[in-house]
Order: sequence, then structure tokens, then C-alpha cells
Amino acid sequence: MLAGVTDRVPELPEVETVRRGLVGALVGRTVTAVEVSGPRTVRRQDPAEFARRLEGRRVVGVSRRGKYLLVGCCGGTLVIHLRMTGSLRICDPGADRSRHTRAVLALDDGRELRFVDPRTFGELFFVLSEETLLDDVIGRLGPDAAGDSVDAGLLGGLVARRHTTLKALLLDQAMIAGVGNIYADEICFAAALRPDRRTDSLGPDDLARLAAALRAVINRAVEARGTSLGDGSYRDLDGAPGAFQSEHAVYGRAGEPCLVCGTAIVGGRVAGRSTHFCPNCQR
DNA sequence: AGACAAGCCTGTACGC
DNA sequence: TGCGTACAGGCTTGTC
Repeated sequence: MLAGVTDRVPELPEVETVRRGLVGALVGRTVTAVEVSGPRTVRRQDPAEFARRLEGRRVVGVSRRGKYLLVGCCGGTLVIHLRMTGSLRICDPGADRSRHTRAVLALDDGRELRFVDPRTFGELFFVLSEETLLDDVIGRLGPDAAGDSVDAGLLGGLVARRHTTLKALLLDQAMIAGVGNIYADEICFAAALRPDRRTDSLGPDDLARLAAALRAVINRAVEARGTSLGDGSYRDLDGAPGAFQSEHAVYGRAGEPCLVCGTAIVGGRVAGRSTHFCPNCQR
């Protein structure tokens, strides 16, 4: 398996693991100072305005919708999206700073929250309670992949609306929020469905298996604290890796034997994304 | 040296 | 015409 930047992308289980860490680190804390470095990380608003809005706010809760982290503060919400290479770290001010540190939030307990993002795809912005921006962003998302609402009935509604490949459907955040490339492949395998299956060819049995697979894969990956492959890959708030990579059945295993039947896993492209599946188990 | 990986957005082209 | 969908490009940089 390649060990590199391709393996670090946080999806729902990784973002949820970060969220749980942030609850302990941030709730009840007040942001005492904000430093933004680099022009791209805060791009929906002026970085100085962002800092002004955030400074002095107390954090009251941390939630998540799909891959968006929502840090609830008195009077507004700090929105964080890690995109491909973003990561958050809680540390002491004296700790060495990565050269890719894009923002630092000083906290009233003497620690700081750092946003590190080599490729600067990730973003931060602060939405005041009276603004609609949060609804604009979050309102586009489909139901959360970790929620109870994703069942065969809901999936039936989605495939009736969206005639495309199964992989494209799973990756579409407006359909189901939180699934990225790794878990899309793993969900398809667990459902015994090819990623390139047309959604309009899926019958009730297929949808039932798909719903069960989606829940099983996402829940198990959250339990395992997400996927970390390679040295530069995803880490949690304290720098610890996840463990779900050892349970990958297909992602990154092109050419290796299927864990169920031994057939070589096929690698290719579906919906413009690298895709892995077992041509025997998945139909 | 250059292709590639990724999430998300935008622009454009297509088929019905 | 218009809608849903497909696809390519842009953004970025470490790795192969």
C-alpha cells in the first residue's frame, strides 16, 4: 500500500473522532487570541474579521454534520472543514509548530488549538447567530451517514432521484453526508455491490444490504477512531492514529486477494475516483 | 520531471 | 428551454 498523502483524507469517522476530542478540549473554554497565517485558510471572510469575531467567545458545544465540524460558541459558530490535508491539534504554546500551521486559537487554559493544513484546501469561518451562512452550507447536505435516518427506505428515495453509479451517489454530500472515497469502497464491498452499479438497477434486497453495510462500516470505523495509513496520514487531536485501516477489505488493496473469496481485488476509476472492488463478491 | 491522490466547487457540455 | 447528470478544471504539494 502506498504510504502518503493520499491516505490522510479525513472522512466522517475521522472527523467524528476529532469532534469527540474537541468536546473535552474546548467546551467551557474561551478563545483569548486568534492568529491566521496564510491567505487561503480563512477565505469566506476577511481573516482579521474572523479573528475579531472569534476572540473572547466561549465554546458551548461541538457538533458535526457530514465532514463539517461546528464549534458552537455564545453568539455564533466556528465552522471547520479539514478537506484533504487539514488537521487539528491541541498543544502547549511552546510545542514546535509545523510549517503548515494555518491558524492558532489561544485558549484560556493556556493551551492552544492549531489548524495544520499543507495543501490549504481546508477552511475556517465564523458565522454569527443572526447570519444565514451556516444554513446555506449545512442545508445542502443530505442526512448524516452516522445517523439513524439512513435506512433502505431513505436510500430508495435517493436512487429514485439520482440515476448514476452507486459510488457517485455515496460520494454526493447532498445525498448522504460524510462518506468519502475510502468508506464508499468499503461500504460497496460490505453490501456486495459493485461501485459502478447503476443506482436505478438496485432492488429492495440491494438497498437493504446497502443500508446495513453503510451503518456497519461507518459505526465500526468510528469505534476504531478512523483510518490512518502511512506516516503523514490522519491523526487525532493528540496525534494518535486510528485503527480502521487494518479492517479495510478493498480500499488500497488492488491486486491483492479478496479476504472472502481470494479473487484479486480490481482497481480502477469510477465517478472520477480511484475505486477498488472484488469482481466476484460484488455484483 | 511530471503524474497522481484527494474534497468540493464551478463551468460547461450533453441527452432526454 | 430546462433539468439532471457527467466530466473537466482549479486549488495544492508530498510522493512515487
